[in-house]
Amino acid sequence: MKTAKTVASLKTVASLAGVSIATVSRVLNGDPVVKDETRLAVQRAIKTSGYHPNRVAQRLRSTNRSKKLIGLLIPDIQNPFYVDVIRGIEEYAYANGSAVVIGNFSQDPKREKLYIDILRSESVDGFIVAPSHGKDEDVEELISDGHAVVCIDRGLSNLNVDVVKSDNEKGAFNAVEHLIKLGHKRIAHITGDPAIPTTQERIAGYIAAHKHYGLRVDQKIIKGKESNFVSGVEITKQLLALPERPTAIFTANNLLTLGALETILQQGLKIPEEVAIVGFDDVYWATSLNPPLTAVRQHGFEIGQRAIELLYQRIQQPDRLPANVIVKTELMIRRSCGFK
Amino acid sequence: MKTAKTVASLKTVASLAGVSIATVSRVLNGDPVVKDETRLAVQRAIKTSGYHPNRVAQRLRSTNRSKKLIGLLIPDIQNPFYVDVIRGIEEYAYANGSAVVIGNFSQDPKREKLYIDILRSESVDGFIVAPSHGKDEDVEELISDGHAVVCIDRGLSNLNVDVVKSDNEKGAFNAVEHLIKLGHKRIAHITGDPAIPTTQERIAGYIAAHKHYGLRVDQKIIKGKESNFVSGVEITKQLLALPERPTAIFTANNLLTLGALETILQQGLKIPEEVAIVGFDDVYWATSLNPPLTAVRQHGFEIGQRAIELLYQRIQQPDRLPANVIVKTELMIRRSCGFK
DNA sequence: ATTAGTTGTGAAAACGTTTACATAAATCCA
DNA sequence: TGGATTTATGTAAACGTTTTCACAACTAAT
Repeated sequence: MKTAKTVASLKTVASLAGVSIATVSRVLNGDPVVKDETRLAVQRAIKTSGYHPNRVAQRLRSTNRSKKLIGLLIPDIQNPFYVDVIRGIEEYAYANGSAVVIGNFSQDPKREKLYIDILRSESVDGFIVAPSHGKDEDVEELISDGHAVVCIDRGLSNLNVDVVKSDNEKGAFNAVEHLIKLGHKRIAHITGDPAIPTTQERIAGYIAAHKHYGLRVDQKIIKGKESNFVSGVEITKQLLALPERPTAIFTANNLLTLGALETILQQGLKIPEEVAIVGFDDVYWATSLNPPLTAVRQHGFEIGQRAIELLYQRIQQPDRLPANVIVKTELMIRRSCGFK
Repeated sequence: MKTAKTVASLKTVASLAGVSIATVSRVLNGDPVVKDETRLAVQRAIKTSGYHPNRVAQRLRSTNRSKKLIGLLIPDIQNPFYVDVIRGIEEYAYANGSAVVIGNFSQDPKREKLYIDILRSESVDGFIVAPSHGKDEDVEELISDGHAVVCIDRGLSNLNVDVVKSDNEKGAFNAVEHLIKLGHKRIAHITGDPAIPTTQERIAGYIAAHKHYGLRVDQKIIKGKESNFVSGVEITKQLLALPERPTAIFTANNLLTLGALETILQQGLKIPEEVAIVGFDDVYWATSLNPPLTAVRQHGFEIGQRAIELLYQRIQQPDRLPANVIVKTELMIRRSCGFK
């Protein structure tokens, strides 16, 4: 009862059908050369033996890297944005019989490297990576070693590679524009980790909106250290303690938004009357917040889909020109910024 | 430039060090029998060749299933609870050089089956599964075929298997008790999908609390259909429309909580003065809600850790008695239920 | 009737490991 | 000194595939 059945292999099927393993393999791979009669016999044998191909052996043998295993390197699986991306990827993979190996490296380059090593030695057919920073040597090496790689969320500064990302600058612009049109003149920006390219792009959008509407940019209220909750809390405290308090805050990601939200509530300040807030990254619970949060929605699911589509293409034609896909963002206007 | 380097194999290293591949393999596996001198030579060759073991070949050859690849079947990766579980598993895997393949089957048994097939033919060394329902034949087959399996969140009704889960009944009891002690007499319960075992356990806790405090149980305000957002919205609407409106709602998971929250806010009802709410499943953004949400915290991270520990043990000793680990829950009292 | 071309199948190598077994060299004990 | 034992290494099979090559059995063409 507890003893593992030995699973059926090509050999099992072959002897059952009275043919060689080569023939069985041919049937499995739809080679038209086999006679109908033998094909039928083999198919019967496959059924009765309960044979399932061994993907490990296939991968070991085959140079014909056929999108069976995709490696995924995610900076932070707690971030709902990446969860959307994962879902997009996984949906496509499921439909194509691919499996996905996920490495969640928690923004830790050391961990990222270990996962790259593991995935590489698992002979994955391709990688989808959000590089930990713009100049990610491990990912660069991966590419120069000839692996199929698609970057999401962030590109690589000195390498031409397939990239799928949001239009961060435009997204930030829209958010700040919304605030400005609502009459806000003093708008703070809590940024993410300055080392991350997206952070820079969002800052650029923030500044562009100010310039476009002839508003002065005050560098003192553009602050940020890390892209996490505590950083959001800290900076918000500093901002709210300012003599000339901002009337609105634009936060650069959902963790920062959360930190800001909690701090504002703790200080008993009313949203949006006393402080308005708009966040980058929409989240599925934004509508259940009180008040519902106005936010820049990134289409994570679509980003994931584009990424794996590109990856499939790159696997098939390794020499095609790298594509740069920019996915639009969408400003979800709810009630945290006040009404005209 | 674009051509893939051929990667170093045992053979490369062997010829570089002037030994046989067997010796290289022995060095890699720490076999004490090799002479120090050769060991050094081999290690040097490994360095200079940039050799990395090929896990695919290892897995194909080795019967000594050494926890190198773990298959993970998750019902819903959007649910933060499972994300915590994944993190717990992944943390441990990372520390032990294991990789994790994730299949997110979105509560779809068909999809679950496909992933089981894939993972199986990837020869994963063990499975961690949250079965889609209590009588999950695919998982049962997996076990009876001799695979190492640990269940999380839900057990299997007619099979003895390692299980790690929360103390759902106690958790629900505590939540409802909290409400009762605050003076609530009419407490509704929005349940999850009745087919899922956890749903039943949480209902049991709800009823137990009522009995324990001598409160009448009104079956009409124990309702639920599915474990998702829309179901939460629907049932909340029905509940709030009742002539004798409940003063408090106990929701059975975080998606339902969200649906309830949004509905309550839309109807302009004050929390907790007009309706109190306590949810099963704490989420990291619960403190940023307005008011902060009182919730039953499941220790997802720990559940994940226990699960993979058990799995490692089972891989090593397939015949050990199955363990049943119940992880305590914790009631996070915040402000959504009112004050004494 | 011989040759040339088709068609279907099998034998065997290869992928990169691990490991049982064989063997050569070195050491031991009588 | 010679057989037995130990020590270090190499040889080769095996895991389950894919794929090249060879070959047998037909069919078609001369």
